[in-house]
Amino acid sequence: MEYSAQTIEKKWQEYWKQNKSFEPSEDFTKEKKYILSMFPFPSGRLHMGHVRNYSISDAFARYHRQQGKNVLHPIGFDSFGMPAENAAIKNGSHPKGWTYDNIDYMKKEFYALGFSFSREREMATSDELYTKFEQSFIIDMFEKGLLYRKKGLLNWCPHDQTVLANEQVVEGCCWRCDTPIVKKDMNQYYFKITQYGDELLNDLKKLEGGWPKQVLTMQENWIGKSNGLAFDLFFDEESSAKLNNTFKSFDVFTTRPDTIYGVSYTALAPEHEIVTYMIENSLLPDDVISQIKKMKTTSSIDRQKEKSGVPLKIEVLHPLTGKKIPVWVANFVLMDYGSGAVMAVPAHDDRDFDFAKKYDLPIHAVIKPFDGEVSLDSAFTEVGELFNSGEFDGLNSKKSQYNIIKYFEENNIGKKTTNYKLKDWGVSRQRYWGAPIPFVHCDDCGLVMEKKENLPIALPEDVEITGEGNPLDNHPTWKHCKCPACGKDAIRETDTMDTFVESSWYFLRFCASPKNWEKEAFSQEQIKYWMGVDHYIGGIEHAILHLLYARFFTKVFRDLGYVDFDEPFDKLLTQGMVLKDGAKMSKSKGNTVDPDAIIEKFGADTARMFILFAAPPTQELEWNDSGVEGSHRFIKRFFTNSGNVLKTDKIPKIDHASLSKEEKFARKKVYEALVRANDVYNERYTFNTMIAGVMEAMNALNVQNNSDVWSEGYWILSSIMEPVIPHTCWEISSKYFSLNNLSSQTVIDEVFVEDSISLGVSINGKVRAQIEVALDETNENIISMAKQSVEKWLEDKTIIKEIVVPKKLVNLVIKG
RNA sequence: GCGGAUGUGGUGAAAUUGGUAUACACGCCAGACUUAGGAUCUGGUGCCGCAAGGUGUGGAGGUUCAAGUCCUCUCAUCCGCACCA
Repeated sequence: MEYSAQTIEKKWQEYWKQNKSFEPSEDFTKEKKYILSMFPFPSGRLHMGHVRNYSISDAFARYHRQQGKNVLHPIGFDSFGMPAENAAIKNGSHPKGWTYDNIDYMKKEFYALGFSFSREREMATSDELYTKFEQSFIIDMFEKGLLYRKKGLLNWCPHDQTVLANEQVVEGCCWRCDTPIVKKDMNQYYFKITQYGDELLNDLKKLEGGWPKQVLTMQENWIGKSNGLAFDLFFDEESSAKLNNTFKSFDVFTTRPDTIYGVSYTALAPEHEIVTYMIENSLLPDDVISQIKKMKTTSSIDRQKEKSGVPLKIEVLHPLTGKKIPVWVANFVLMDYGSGAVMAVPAHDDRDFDFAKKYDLPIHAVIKPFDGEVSLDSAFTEVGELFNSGEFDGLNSKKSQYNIIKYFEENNIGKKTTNYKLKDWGVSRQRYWGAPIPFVHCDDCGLVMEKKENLPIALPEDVEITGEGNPLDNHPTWKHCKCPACGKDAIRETDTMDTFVESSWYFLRFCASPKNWEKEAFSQEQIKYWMGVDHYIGGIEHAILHLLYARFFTKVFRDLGYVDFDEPFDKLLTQGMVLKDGAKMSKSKGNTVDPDAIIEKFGADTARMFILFAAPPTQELEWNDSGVEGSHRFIKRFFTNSGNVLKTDKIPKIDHASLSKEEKFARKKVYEALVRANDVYNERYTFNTMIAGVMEAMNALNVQNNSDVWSEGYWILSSIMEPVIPHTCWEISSKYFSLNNLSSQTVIDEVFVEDSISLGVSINGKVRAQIEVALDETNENIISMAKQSVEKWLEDKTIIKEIVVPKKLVNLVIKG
């Protein structure tokens, strides 16, 4: 009974393929489970993070299939994106060829790991069929006003030569290549995600319990809702005249209306329209202009290093006191938050304080601690009592916010306002390997949508990818077309879509029956049946980007009438990273472990088992070579020991009372493992403890030799372990149980009934002895037995309290 | 700075409601088999101690008959966001 992973694994992989074992049924009366892992980018080879991701989802999928559920466990590839183009530039390959070659290779790796994906539903988002429906949705969204084009200040990555969404800027750098981004004024398409800001925020409540808290918080912070007061600051006559009466006022937003009387200057973003006007009309000295220009071109990280500013030598009037307040330009004021202008209260804001100190601006305190005086050594940012604040003097600063907003509203000089950090999602990219945006620029008609019957607008294959400029724009003929509205010569849009658009609806596409793939994206009936995703598994790195966009698309699709629910993913499991030597596996660190090598040396089952056993799925996983060998050893033992099993078609009936102590114990351990397995697959997801339970049961089986107990044990254990080490379990099951045991198992209660119980006896909480008592022993007897067992501890002491915790322990409290 | 986590043997980690801390595995030690072992099997293994015993879940307090678990304070590490007005 030699265990040969290679032979067994090949055999069953072929069997599953031939028998189409993992295709979901189209019988929509059955109970369903939709198990989904975040689909991979076809980078070329699987890494251990992938193996972990799909080992988890495969365990869920196989378990629920055993339970008789109709399981959808699909796989696809998020196949558009920059790396394909970068590879093209580097190797002279074509992005398409590179991508599809990689997909073929990675599929082989997936099936060599025994993952139970639906093969019929495999797809890639760069497939023209996928592009076709995506473009159709884009047109729907444009018609609904949810997609628009405008000129704006954008995040530009000088290395990748493309625009990035705010979500793709990480610490001021490109999320892919780490190049500091710069702001650039360009035309760009936007999704109106801000229209859904409130709903995206409020619906996070619906996800509580199903999603990790951390992800919910990250999304909440990203949306960044804050309530406050917005009002206009009016220029005095002199300043207004200086601005040629072009501007009378500008708008500011504050979350601290209670500090209104402390305003001592105001600051505009360098990109603010008033600043731009003053520069363009030479209303500022040259050195001031050059300082502002410098601020504008500084990357956002450098801009954070030190506060700087210049005075514009104009003034506004305080809305309540009418006093004159100087207007500055400051580098810390962001054009894309609020209105790009702030009122500054140095006495009660750290940032305003620093700036005021640096430029020697006045500091007016208006809030003091309840029990003392305010000091001007630093900003006082806590709640306190208002003073120097006119009719609001004496109020609690926190509570006064309501009164002050009310005053502004009643006097029509400002209003309560909500602001969001969330910005509209900029989706156009100046790159080749993406879905073309289906619009046409016509001299007469302007921006025109393509007709749906002309979709897909496919990419031309004969392109030169040089890394300079946009290949679609450089292509000699592709962009020339006829206007869909008037028929005249027109120019096709050469921007392509952000790849996050594809991943925002792929989970819906998987619901579609492949036989209808040509004619529809998905049907209402299919969506209704399969959605929402019961278990969604992926990395935490998508906490904001993909998971926010997918939620947004779901809500848009609902409003377009395609789906009838609000949230796509019922339960989200964010797996931890795979580490080696304490660091994330990466090529640059040279600490990667190649899945193919592990499969070749130990087999797929060993790789899967180690990954699920070494740590709970949400935690980081430290790769450990001897740990892998340990898992391999277990599988070998599990396989070899199956020689003790008798062939049977159904689970043996066993007379429990007639068994020896060891046999009873083995049965108990087996059924304990079953109870734990059900709990793990349904509630806890801690596969490591489930596997430990199976190991304990194996150890217990090993010290007895009743073949019925062996058979029953294996009937159950190979069923529990099938989601983890499927090849080995199918081999054992087909050999002894005709594959009948790979199904839901029933827990028998009698194996848990014990003749006697072992209780710990503790004195003042410290365990001193063990006693065996009958199941129905009276407390009185238990206490007297307990006292006997710890006699020597009781000499010269008085027992002041006796506690019996049923089935656990006895605690004697003594004194003296 | 704000937010979220995590601290348990030499290592990865268990302990579902406060109730016998360290399950399971790795490693290590000893033994068996063996020409050999980086194979397999058996036994041992928190720390101090010959032992009796003491001590032990980052640290300091507290509640309780009983605390890894609850409360207060504190330290460390990791992750996310960050001049957001």
